[in-house]
Amino acid sequence: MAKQIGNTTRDKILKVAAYQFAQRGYDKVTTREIAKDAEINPASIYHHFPSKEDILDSLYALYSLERKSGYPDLNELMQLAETDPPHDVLLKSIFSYSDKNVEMLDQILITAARGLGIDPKSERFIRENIFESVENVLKPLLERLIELGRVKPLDVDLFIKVLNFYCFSVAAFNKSTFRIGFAEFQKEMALLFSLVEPCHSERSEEY
Amino acid sequence: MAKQIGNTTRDKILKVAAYQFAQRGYDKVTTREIAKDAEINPASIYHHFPSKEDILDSLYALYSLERKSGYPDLNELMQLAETDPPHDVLLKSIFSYSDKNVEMLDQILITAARGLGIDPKSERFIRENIFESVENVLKPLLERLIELGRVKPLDVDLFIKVLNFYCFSVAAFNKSTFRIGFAEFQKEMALLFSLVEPCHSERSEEY
DNA sequence: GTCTATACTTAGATAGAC
DNA sequence: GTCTATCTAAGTATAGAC
Repeated sequence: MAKQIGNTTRDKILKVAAYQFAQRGYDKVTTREIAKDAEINPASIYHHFPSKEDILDSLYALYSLERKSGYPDLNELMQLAETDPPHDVLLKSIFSYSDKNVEMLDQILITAARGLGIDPKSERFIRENIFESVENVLKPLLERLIELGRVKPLDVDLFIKVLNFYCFSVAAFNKSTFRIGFAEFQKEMALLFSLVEPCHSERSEEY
Repeated sequence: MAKQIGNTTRDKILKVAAYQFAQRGYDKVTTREIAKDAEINPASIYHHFPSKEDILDSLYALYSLERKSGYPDLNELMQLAETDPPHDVLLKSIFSYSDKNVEMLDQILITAARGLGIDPKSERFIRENIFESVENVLKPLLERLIELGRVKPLDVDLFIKVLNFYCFSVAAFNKSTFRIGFAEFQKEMALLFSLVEPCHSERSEEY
């Protein structure tokens, strides 16, 4: 389990900032407002962070750190790929946070999403934490399943890209009026995974 | 064909603003910068627009207007649904701009995407211009194809949602380092459309 | 480590001449 | 309809006492 966000002033600032940034956007949130919600003096922020931007940087760093705790174990999945129903293995490969900071991590992700095409840091953040982390697990897994003849061949890169784009939207819409719940997310993921067809000898579950 | 963006001062302001907003974000762009690129005095902006926010509103209005010219004709598609290969009809249903303002319309869309979860106007814009416009065409089309027994039954709403989420990402990433070209977009759309299975008697094309 | 006070800068917007 | 000049507000950040 990754480090929990504590009750130090620094952590309180991060917590409030994550919330505010997701709620109203990095640019619109002022250091004064962060200070107010964190119940400290505006000047005190600068004891803990050299600049407003550094708060965002720290949030990104925090996310990367915390998130690692939620990674599925690739070796374990590769083992399961040998024996378990392909769709079961695929569903297990979906990332989920493993700790209690889910809310905050979602907020950070949303903030990063808005930096697309503007801020290189946000873009790198999305690449590393969304795209690459899905690809790192799913690509070897799918390639192995195909190699084993357990699922029909398909364009793995293309499939992963579509999946990633879909997942990105789900994350980006998370605090908007388009928000979808976990049940719907699972149904939609199942629909996408149905693009991966088990070979005839495997057929058991149906989506 | 919708009205082209002309060379009036007002249009020049809109053009420059659309570019700047997409490039660096609405909040980061100043009225002074818009004025500079539009080669007018900063104060002159306020002769044409009551406020900076109104420039954005006008861009959204402009998009909605221009976009209508790119809508595929539903009646025509419904006719084709009776006879043409299902996948051909579906691909024809994909929206494309019909005029020369593509670049600018893309920029407006990107700007709106960043307002998700922040700005109700941007959110309404996305709903009306992306989600609803796809749904309005695709839903009756798919339902008809199923009714005709030309494609296998599927959860139309779920499918459209996935498609919409994917398309949104494509649009949102358009000016980022994750940008995908039209060829790849078509391949990925074809992959998604392969979720719509023609009935056996129909099989001809393969994805 | 937190505060008061404030410097410095930049932003959106307006008044009014031409 | 465009300009010069300027107002006013708000934002990031710092100096320095406690």
